[in-house]
Amino acid sequence: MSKELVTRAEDYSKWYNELVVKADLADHSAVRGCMVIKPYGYGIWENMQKHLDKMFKDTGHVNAYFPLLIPKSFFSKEASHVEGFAKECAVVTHYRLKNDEKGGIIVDEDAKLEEELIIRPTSETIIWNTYKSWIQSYRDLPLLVNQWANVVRWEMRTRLFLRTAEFLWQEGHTAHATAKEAVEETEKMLEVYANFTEEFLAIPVIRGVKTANERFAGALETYCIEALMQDGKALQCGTSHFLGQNFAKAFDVKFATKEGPLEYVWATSWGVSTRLMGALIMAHSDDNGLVLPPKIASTQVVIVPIYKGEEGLKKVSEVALDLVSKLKAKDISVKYDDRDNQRPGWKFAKYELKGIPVRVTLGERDLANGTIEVARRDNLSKETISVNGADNYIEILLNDIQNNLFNKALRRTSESTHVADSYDEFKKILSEKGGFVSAHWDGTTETEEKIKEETKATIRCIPLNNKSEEGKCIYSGKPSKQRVLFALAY
RNA sequence: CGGGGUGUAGCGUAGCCCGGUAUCGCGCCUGCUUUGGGAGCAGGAGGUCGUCAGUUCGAAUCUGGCCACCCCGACCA
Repeated sequence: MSKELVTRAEDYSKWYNELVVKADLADHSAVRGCMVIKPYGYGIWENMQKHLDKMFKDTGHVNAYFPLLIPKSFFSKEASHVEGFAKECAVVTHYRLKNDEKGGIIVDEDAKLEEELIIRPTSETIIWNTYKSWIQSYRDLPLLVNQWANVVRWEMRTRLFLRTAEFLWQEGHTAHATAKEAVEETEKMLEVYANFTEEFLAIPVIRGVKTANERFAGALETYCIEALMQDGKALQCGTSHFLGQNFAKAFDVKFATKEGPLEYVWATSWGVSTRLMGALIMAHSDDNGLVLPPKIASTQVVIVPIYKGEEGLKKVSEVALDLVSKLKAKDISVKYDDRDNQRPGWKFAKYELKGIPVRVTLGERDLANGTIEVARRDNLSKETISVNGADNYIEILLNDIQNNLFNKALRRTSESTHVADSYDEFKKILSEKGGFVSAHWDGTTETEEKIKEETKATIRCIPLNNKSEEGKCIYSGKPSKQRVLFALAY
């Protein structure tokens, strides 16, 4: 039925690329690696922001905004941080252009900056430089700040939403009096992310910690949530870092304790980005197009009228608009599409492509029977129900769709999680099935790197609350106390 | 950033090898008929052929630089 898309089975990657563009979520821009997020896609991002922002506020955080441009010297203050980001920083070197002889525009060499500026790839340095002046005593702590911003990382290979040179995100940066409290914050925010992703995006996630090798540049511990996409590849959906005193020391941020002496503060940072859009798309959508969970869809219900002539439309609209106002009263977002330049069949296909969770069809035949037709996007089923009480029915249906999508994704994830006890078995699972592979690992970076070289699989995380289990590393045969999750990843 | 591919109207394409200002479909505009799964007929508009330079009397076509996108690697949320 899909006239628009290649199927997932034919070419998963192409399916994703086409879907993003054809469902009107985003476009490539004129600038390499950068995207234009279109209104339909941005509406979904706004919903994500709205819910996350509330969750941040509910856990005591406040929003602020720090500058896009960061003095280059700030970067060199935390050694591993520079090392991690140096290779992908865009640098501002001049502050003025001028006309050349040919009528073109060139950089004015006389306007060279004394100190070059970096376009933020993340804001730890500028924020910790600022926190130095905000924090003097234990009474200033904890400091719980979040910012919604754009960042730039000069990526070699980009894909819409999954990896773009510029992306939107939020970054939380907190300061605490004790290591214990900072670790608790790190874990709390990971849980916020996990709850958000599961409840609103209907994507089940594995909560875990990263290996030393995969850790954020400058962190002592990186926590993450990992989700499995339909093609069996893993996608990191959010990270939360315990930064220890690394940034406090680099930027000399100390506080007077209750007892008097000065101590360095403890830090965390945590973020999710527009990459979540990629996760959302890949987790639920099918060969007909996007499938959106009702809780995150910008339009939850669309009503398509079917009629003959102007008089017909008027009669149908009367009933349709009544339903619209009833749904709105229940805080359900609904669109009545009475455009007469497109026919119903065209609209059906379009809204399927765009993933609207529920479609209501209302024709003159229904008027006579007092019914409407309700179609759900998640399983493409349709039924005819009485127009009386339709608003209640739809409210329940939206909930049902939300749950169904989560359960479907949960089932897929658990069915795609396999246990391997030997390297041969490990490789076989990766090449034949994909998904998460739970296996013993000796804990060394060398082994992790070797496995990555040979299979392209990386350790996605060491799951939290992992049960300890004696075993042998699938690669080196050395003793191991727990299994970790491997996967091919985005 | 290395290897391979692509770029012609809003979208998808023919033409390119063998130089002579561009084909078809969808979409768009107007009108009429239609409307329960991507409507039909009639008429119409829309292109400096990615971009810049070169070769030539003449370039979508040949040559080179650049830009963007896709695939495969190295790097990464």
